[in-house]
Amino acid sequence: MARLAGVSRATVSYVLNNTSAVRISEPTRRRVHEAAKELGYVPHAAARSLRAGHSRMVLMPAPRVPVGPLYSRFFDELQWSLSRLDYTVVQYGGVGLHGDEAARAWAELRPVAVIVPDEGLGPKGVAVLKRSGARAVVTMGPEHVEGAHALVMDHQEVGRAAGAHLLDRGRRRLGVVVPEARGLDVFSRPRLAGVRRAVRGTDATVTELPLAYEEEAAARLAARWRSLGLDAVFAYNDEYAMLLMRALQDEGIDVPGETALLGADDLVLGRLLRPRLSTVHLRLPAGRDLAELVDRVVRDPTAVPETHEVLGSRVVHRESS
Amino acid sequence: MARLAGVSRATVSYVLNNTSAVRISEPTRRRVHEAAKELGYVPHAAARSLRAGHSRMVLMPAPRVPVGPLYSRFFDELQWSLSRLDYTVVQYGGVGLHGDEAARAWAELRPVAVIVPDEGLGPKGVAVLKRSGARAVVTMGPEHVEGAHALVMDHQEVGRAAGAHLLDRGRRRLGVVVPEARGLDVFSRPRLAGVRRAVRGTDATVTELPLAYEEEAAARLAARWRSLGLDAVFAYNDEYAMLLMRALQDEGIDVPGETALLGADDLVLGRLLRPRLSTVHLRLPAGRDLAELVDRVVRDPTAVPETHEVLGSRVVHRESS
DNA sequence: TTGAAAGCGGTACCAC
DNA sequence: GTGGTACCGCTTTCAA
Repeated sequence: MARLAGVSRATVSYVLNNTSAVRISEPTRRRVHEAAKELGYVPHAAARSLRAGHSRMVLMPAPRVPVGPLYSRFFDELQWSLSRLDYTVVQYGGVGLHGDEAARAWAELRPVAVIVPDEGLGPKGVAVLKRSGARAVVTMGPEHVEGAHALVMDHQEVGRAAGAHLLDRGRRRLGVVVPEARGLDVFSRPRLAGVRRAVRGTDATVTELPLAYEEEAAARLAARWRSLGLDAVFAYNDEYAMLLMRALQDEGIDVPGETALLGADDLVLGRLLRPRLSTVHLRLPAGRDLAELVDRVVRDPTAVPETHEVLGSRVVHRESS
Repeated sequence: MARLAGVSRATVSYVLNNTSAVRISEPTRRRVHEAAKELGYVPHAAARSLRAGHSRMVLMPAPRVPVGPLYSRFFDELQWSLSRLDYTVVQYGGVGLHGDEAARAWAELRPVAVIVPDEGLGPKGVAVLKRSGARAVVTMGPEHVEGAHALVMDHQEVGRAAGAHLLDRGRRRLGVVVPEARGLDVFSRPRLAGVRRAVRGTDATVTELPLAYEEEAAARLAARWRSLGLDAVFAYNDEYAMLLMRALQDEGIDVPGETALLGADDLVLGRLLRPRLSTVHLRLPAGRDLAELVDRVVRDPTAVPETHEVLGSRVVHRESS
């Protein structure tokens, strides 16, 4: 590259980075740019960050959980906001790595910040990342992790809101759907626990209903529905709610007359069902705000880790409950 | 690190990589491992790949399109398979970058392979990537790109299958829903074109129906439905089909009696609708196969680029058509 | 205005 | 067995 333009490597660097501390003559700039174009020259990011001692890479382990449209939108916004702040967002496919082993793998890339969407990063993992140069570590999970900034997303609150709503509606024998799909228990367990908490101190009961996301599984559940003696069910989310509503209706069970039904996520499809689906609307944090938090912490890593409760839950009452 | 263990950098490298060409004494190995643990030492991936001249990184620009469960499963499998082959999968959030500019940004990372899910990579982009050291470039899009291996996913075929099915069912005045959500036209345009192709040479007509994914938009469309004089509609996918089915039914329009309705993607929700939704089932390639293609090409980059048609379309006839 | 050279953190060859 | 050292590609003083 330098040879082709007939200049030194240094000059190339100056020209391509528009280094303001150094003035390069127009003819030279042109020669460099032409040579770069001709060779299809692209700088080597690794070499650059090696020399610089830092990068602008924000690393985000890809969530191991199938994510819905809600999360996708949040993530898109986050990514876009970080790009605007001149960070490079990279999702790392750490399939098969767990705990501190995963943290080490991430640390090898020397990201300036790490955003961990799942649970599974411990205090030791945080320490490894920080020692390796990560200036910001942000977790998005059920609880705070020592040393990291945390966006606490307490899905128990979702269950609590659901339970409270059903009690309000006069229901006392509550079922709670727990998806059998592995990976979803990160969410389903806390939601179930939340319903349990909501009924504490009342005469209401909570029945756990394992359910696979398949028509037949739902039909089997519906077939034994009356024997369960439930008058309400929180169906984990809108999709499971739709699955169950169909099965119940096929079985001749009136919703909400005989059984109230409540979903979560407030998807469009809930409004298309008949009866219209009551649901727990979740409010995720704005991707923009997270991006700004990351940026702030990167600039001042000494800031004491903040913990924010970010999962807003609000029941949207329609016709199914 | 070397200092703490009281050995040279070289020795550290030998120990941590279990270099077989060199034998290190047990006591030394222990000292190195202890020092590493104590410091939380993690090797610097950039330095390593800089020295090695290559990496095992497979780069995948994050798709700009909201992806459904179908694609998510495919991608998970791909990622898992590549991990097993000892590649590191990284999704690059290239929001805001286009065409060759994006290709340059990817090339900076010096990935050993690049898998491009969207359209938008041109022959020049491919060349840039290859010159920068990418041994495999695979595109997944509507058409083959010069110089790259291609998994051609021709969504026209989806539309063609849909159109043919509706014609088979005796329909002649076909509507085709075209989502207004920007980004989706990558898929919706070819699907529409496919329907057009299917009716070519017949007396059937095709009417384009722009539609936003909102209840009100669907209601407005349904309100003027009879004036459109359509006897069938291909609703882009199952979710739009559900949206439209509800609106039509609310308007008192019988499905399939008055209007046949066809979705795509074969989601679970289609089976839950009444009437059960006919749909175009898409068969994506196995993530495993793509992983093996990538690996094969990485090992022998001289292989002449292969082009595979990978999008299988099959109409699943249920009750709505 | 430009070039020479050091050094980022590893790896691998060659001496000792 | 272990250490010295050159080198990967780039940035950044410092001199010329």
